[in-house]
Order: sequence, then structure tokens, then C-alpha cells
Amino acid sequence: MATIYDVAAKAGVSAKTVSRVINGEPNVRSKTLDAVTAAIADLGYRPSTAARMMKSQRNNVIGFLTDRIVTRPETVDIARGVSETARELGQTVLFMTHSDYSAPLQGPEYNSLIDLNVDGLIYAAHINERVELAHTKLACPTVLANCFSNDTHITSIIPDDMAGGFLAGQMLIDHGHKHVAMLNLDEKAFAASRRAKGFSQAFAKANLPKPIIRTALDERAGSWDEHECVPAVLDAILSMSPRPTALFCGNDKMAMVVYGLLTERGLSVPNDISVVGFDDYPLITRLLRPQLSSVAIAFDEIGRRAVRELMAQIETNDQAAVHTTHQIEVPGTPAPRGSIKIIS
Amino acid sequence: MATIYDVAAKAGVSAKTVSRVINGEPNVRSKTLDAVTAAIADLGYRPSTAARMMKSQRNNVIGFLTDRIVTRPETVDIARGVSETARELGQTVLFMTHSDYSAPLQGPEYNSLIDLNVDGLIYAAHINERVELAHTKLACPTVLANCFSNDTHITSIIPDDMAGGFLAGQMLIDHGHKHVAMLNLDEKAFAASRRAKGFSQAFAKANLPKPIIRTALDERAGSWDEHECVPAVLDAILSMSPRPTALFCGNDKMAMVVYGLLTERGLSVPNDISVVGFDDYPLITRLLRPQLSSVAIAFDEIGRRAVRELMAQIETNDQAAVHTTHQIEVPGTPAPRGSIKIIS
DNA sequence: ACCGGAATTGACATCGGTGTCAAAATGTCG
DNA sequence: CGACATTTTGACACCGATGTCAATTCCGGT
Repeated sequence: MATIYDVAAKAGVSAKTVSRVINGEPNVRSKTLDAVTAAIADLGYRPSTAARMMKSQRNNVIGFLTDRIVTRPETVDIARGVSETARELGQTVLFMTHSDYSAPLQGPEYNSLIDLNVDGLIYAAHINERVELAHTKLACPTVLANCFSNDTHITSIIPDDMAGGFLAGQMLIDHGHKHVAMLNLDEKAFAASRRAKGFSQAFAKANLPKPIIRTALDERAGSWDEHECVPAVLDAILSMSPRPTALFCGNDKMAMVVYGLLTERGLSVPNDISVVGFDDYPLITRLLRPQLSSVAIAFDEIGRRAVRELMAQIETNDQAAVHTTHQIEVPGTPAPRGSIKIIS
Repeated sequence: MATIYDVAAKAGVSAKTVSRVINGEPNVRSKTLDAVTAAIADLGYRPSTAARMMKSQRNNVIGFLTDRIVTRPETVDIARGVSETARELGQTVLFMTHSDYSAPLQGPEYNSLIDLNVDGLIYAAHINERVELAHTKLACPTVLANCFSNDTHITSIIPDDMAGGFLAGQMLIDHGHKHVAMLNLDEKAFAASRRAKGFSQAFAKANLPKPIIRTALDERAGSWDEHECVPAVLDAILSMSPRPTALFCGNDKMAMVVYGLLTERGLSVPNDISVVGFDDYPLITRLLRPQLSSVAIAFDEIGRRAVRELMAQIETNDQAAVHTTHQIEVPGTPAPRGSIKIIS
């Protein structure tokens, strides 16, 4: 690989002048510039990142650490947003997957990233929950994506689950539904309780009766399987009188199982009952028949925001400063589809 | 951040000696070693990767480049395998997503990776197809994952779609099915034709009649939507007499749409017809009722193999040598579930 | 042609490690 | 205890870029 010296020799100038050209510094005679540019092209020269890194402390590399479950669409979309925005900003991303669930900012992967001299770090969780930070003193600027911390020094970008729940409710109200039910995930989960709250608010605001909210709990410790816990609660809801005209499921996965259960019970969507999911996993919402209405959270946008916030922190270098908005909520988008019947 | 000189000063030795300790070189008196180790711990010293990179050409960093569609479970699983294996081998992975479909080894992302001095590179495609390599002369050792090239110098790790199709057929045969149909993807796709071929072979080997194979083609140029192209072909198959007892779908997504279509037609799985998918996307196979039988391809294993092959190449440094097995096929695993009826 | 100030350019040190090789320390043995 | 082999250590150059600052070139004005 050609070095800056090779270029300098070929162009008949000093290495420093080549450096000037590369970095677009002013005060280079245009003839010199041409000569150097030609030499660079000729030799196919590319500056060594290693050497650059060594000089300027900045690497233009940010670390992206996720908890174990990368397979989740949430994390994947965040990663995509991070990747794209980083590219736009001329940053390179170092991805690592955490091998352990406990504290996010410890473990070998975290250290690897720090060792590699990342300028900053984004930690993304697969589920929007509070995380414990083991290191109070952070080794580098850090932003949390899809999770948050009590430490107000740390910026976090999270989906607005409450607004999302509200949107789900609004979608049903807009289609004329008045008497509806929600089949929620475990309310102990932060996201689940927020979605339920927002959902209720939509009906309160429209002066409609409070929706029925039931939770699908798996009795078996530590496990949660839709097939185990949904049928009983669903049957309870279906046997109510009057029967709710629509059912808001805590997420798309649950809604998908509900589709199957309804078919088994001889009920059809949306004629007998309308269904709304949450998350808008394309694999589910687009392939079910009828296609499932849902609320999409722009996880790629969460990734984008995370990068922008991080870069801002890195540039101002004021990792310790208290930001006025240390918690940024990204709103969702309603995605109405064939699973909602219009009630006139 | 402390440097090697700080450590040297603190331990009262030369920088070189500290370097020796770090790299575990022999011939260091144990007393010196203790002193240095203590100093390192004291100062929380970590060697600068930048400086290291600059000296030794090796970085212990490999690049991972995917085509645009990272959201696909295939790519995600490959990434996971790569990530995990790399960690085991003490390598760091630099992930980048290609912003363009054309030749995999060109474009800004490729150059970024090369600039960052990756020791080697893995290119993963979301679909098992032949790729055109623009650069005949590769900038670094390269391994292809889930795609392949005509260039015999390049190692590629691909799923064994033919064996997978065979497994799907065998699964049905094992359950007593004799008269079956396959609803295939566009056969122009390499993977699709191989799956069909393997499927047929299973029946040939069992001395059973050749299965019916139909293709779901979307008439609209360039687009492919299950909802558009599956219904007609499915109806054609269902109206055959005798009606096939089982249907093998080209992938899980198609199988999912087939579930919906069957419901609409008043048919139930598996009583009226058995269904088998391909890919084993958990989001689909586990959430459908009844759960969908499928053939799982161990994409994480493909990622693992890719890393191992790449490391082997990097170590022997014989990028140009012709490997005896430049194309490695990773087998699939049958995943029989409730969607197959047992015929006695 | 000469001068002063601005515009260009280059010599050299530096970043934080590691390779080379010679110097110093240690150990062994007669 | 001295000669010699062996182990341990350190001085120094180097990797490839960039910052500093002084040297050189250029230019218009006299």
C-alpha cells in the first residue's frame, strides 16, 4: 500500500504538502494541488486510518452494543438507523453483541469497544426498559437506545409507547369502535403499562367508556408463550356481553396467535371482531390475511437520533453536563389495514 | 489515558520491557514482570489499538458487509454467528451495510472497510445467489456467505438448499404422504430451483410419484407479492383430483399467506391439507396455529464457518491459492410441527 | 531592481507502540 | 575467581500520518 511519502516523492513535494491536499487545507497553489492529486490517483493512495487515529485522538468510530437478542426486529432496525446515519456523518460503527443480560456497560464486549478507542457508544436494548448502569463513571460518551436509566447524565432515546397506545385507540375510535378490549402483555413491563395507559386515554379523551383491559400471564415461572397464556384470556373476553367489537393486542406476535385462535373458534377478522397489534413487524402485519393493523415505532429513527445525540456529545465533549432533555421519546405511526371493520 | 511510557516510568523499566510483558514474550524476570503488571493495573493502562495497528499490519479486525436488506432473518443470523465466533477467536468485527445492490465489493462501504485496514472481509447476501465481483484483484482475503461467485479463488459458505428441499420431502414421506405438491418461488432464483430439485429427489428415492411443482409468479414486473400471486396457483392445486395431501411452500412467508387463504376457503391445516414451509423463521413457524413445519437453515453456522475460513486464509496468507473446497454447503434441519397430518 | 508582507512549502518532532540489536546482568564451570 | 554462555534489558529506529514553525517563493508597489 502506498504511503504519503510515496505520493510526496512522485509529486515532487513534501509529505506535509500531500497532507494538506488530503485534508483540503487552504493555501496550496493550484499547480501543486494538481500534481499531488494526480499522484494520489496514480498510486491509488489511501491514507492509513491507523496512523491518523494515532495522531488525532478522534477515531471517527462509534461503538454499538446490543443485548443478546439481536434477532429482534427492534434491535435490527435500530442498528440500521445507526449504521446509515453514521455513514452520513462520516463515522464508522463497531457492532458488538453483549453475551450477557445483566448490566449493559460491563463485560468483555464493552471493554473491547473501549479498547478500540471508540469515540462514543450506543447501547441498544431489545425491550424498552430501565437498565442498571454498573459504571457510574463512563469511559466514553454514551447514549441509550430503546432503554433508559435513572442517571440523568445519560441521554436515552426511547419509543413513546404511551403515545403509541393512544394511536391504537384513536385508530379504533376513528373506525367507529366504542366498546373495545385490550389484551395486554405483562404490565410489569414498562412498555406494556404505558401502551395500556395511552390506549385508555384515547377513549377518555373521546368521552367513550373505558376499554376493558386484560393481561395474558403465563403461570409458569420465567416463561411466556402466547399459545399457553392467550387462549383463556381471549375466551374470557369473547364471552363478555356485549362482546367487544375490537381487540387491541399488546404486540403483533400476540395478535398473530389471536388470529389463529379466532379461526379455530369459527370467528373471522374483521367481520366478527377487529384486531390491532403493536410494533408493525412486516413479517406479521403484511402476511396475515386480512393484513394486521398495527402501530409502527420508527426504530431506525431511534437509531438515527441516538447517533446524532452521541455526536453532539462527542463534539461538545461535555459528557458530564446535564442535558435538558436527557430522555427523548420517538413517536409511533398508526398503520391501519384490513383487520379493522368500519362501524357506522 | 496512560501510555506505555507512563507504565514504564512507574515500573522503573523501559517501554520495551512493558511491551514484552503485554505481549507475553518470554525472558522477563518474574520480579520485573510483577512490577510491570502492578504498574499496568495501577494506571488502568490499555494499549492503544491505533499504535498497534500502525506497527503490525494485523489489526485483528474483520469486516462484515451485507447487502441492503439487513432486516432479513438470514442476514441477522449470519451476523450473529460471525459476531460470536469472532469474539471467540479474539477478532473484532466491523459491520457495514451496503447501500447499493450491484457488485458487492465496491461502493463507499467497501472502501471504508478497506481503509480501516480490516484483515479480511465477509460479504453476506440476503439471498443465496451468484454475485458478480467487480474487483478481480481483492484488496484483502474475502469470504462470501449465503452467496457465491464463479471465481474459484473465493471461498463461499452457502446453505444446502437442495438437501433442504430433500429434507422437506422426506418429512412428508415420513408422515405417510405420497401425493403432494410444491408451490415454488420463481425458479429463476438459484435457491428456489435447488429446493425443488431436492424435494423431487426425495420422492424419487422413495419410489413415489413425482410431486406436482407449480410456481407463483407475479405478473407485474420487478415486484413479488404473496397476496398477488399465490391465490391463483393455490386454487389450481386445490382443485386437482385427487387433491394433494400436502403442500410444500417455497418459504415460510408464502406458507403463512397460504394459511390465510386456506382459512378463507374453509379448509383447515392439517386436517384438509398439510403444509410445510422453508427457512424456519421463528416469528412465523412458532406463532401460526397449528405451528408450521419447516426446514431450518443454520445461518448462524454459516456465519461461524465464514469466520473460520477467513481466519484460515488470513493466517496462511494465501489468498491466491486455489482451495480444494472453495464452496462449502451447510445442511439444514427438518423442523416437523403440527402442520403435518399423519397419514397411515 | 528592490523591499515588505502575504502566500506557500518543507524540515522536523510527535503520536504509542514494536522490531533489532547491542549492552548489561546473571549463571555455570573449571 | 575469571572466562564464557545465556538470559534479561534498554536505546533507538520506524510505522504513516499531522502540528509547529521557520524557510522559501510570490506578489505588488516603489
